[in-house]
Amino acid sequence: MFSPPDPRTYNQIIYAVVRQIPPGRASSYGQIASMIPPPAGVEPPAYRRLSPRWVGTAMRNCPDDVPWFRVLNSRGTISLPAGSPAAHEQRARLEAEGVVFDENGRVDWAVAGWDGPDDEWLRARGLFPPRPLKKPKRG
DNA sequence: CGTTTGACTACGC
DNA sequence: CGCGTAGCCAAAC
Repeated sequence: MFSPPDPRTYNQIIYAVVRQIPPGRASSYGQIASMIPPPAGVEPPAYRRLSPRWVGTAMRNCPDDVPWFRVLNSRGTISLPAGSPAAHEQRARLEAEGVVFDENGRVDWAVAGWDGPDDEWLRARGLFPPRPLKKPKRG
């Protein structure tokens, strides 16, 4: 009847979306999740999207060609453990693309945020337009 | 196979 | 802004 949820398939969708983030831009776990419908077989409220946690889990060990470092948390900061080599790498790779972090280690979504893929790209894959990134106060 | 863990978020105070 | 709480759900243990 229902197909069981297939995490592998869903990870591929997540990776496909993340691969669309252009250099010099960044997205958030929640924004990525907001484009992806729930797995088939799950009885969801129509409004619910993929859990942002799933996106984070998918980033943990992703293929080399996925620009995982362009995904930040909803506040625009790095979610990897502060001071860890991985967190340092993420910041370095973003800065190498011209992304600027403020004194609080936060990127300005208005500058480096991403609007999501083209509508046609989304429509072709049955995905939703992304929820806008939360705008931090005073910049 | 039950329990705990996390690269999450929204919301309340 | 900072801290706590409640949902979240695949993975790891």
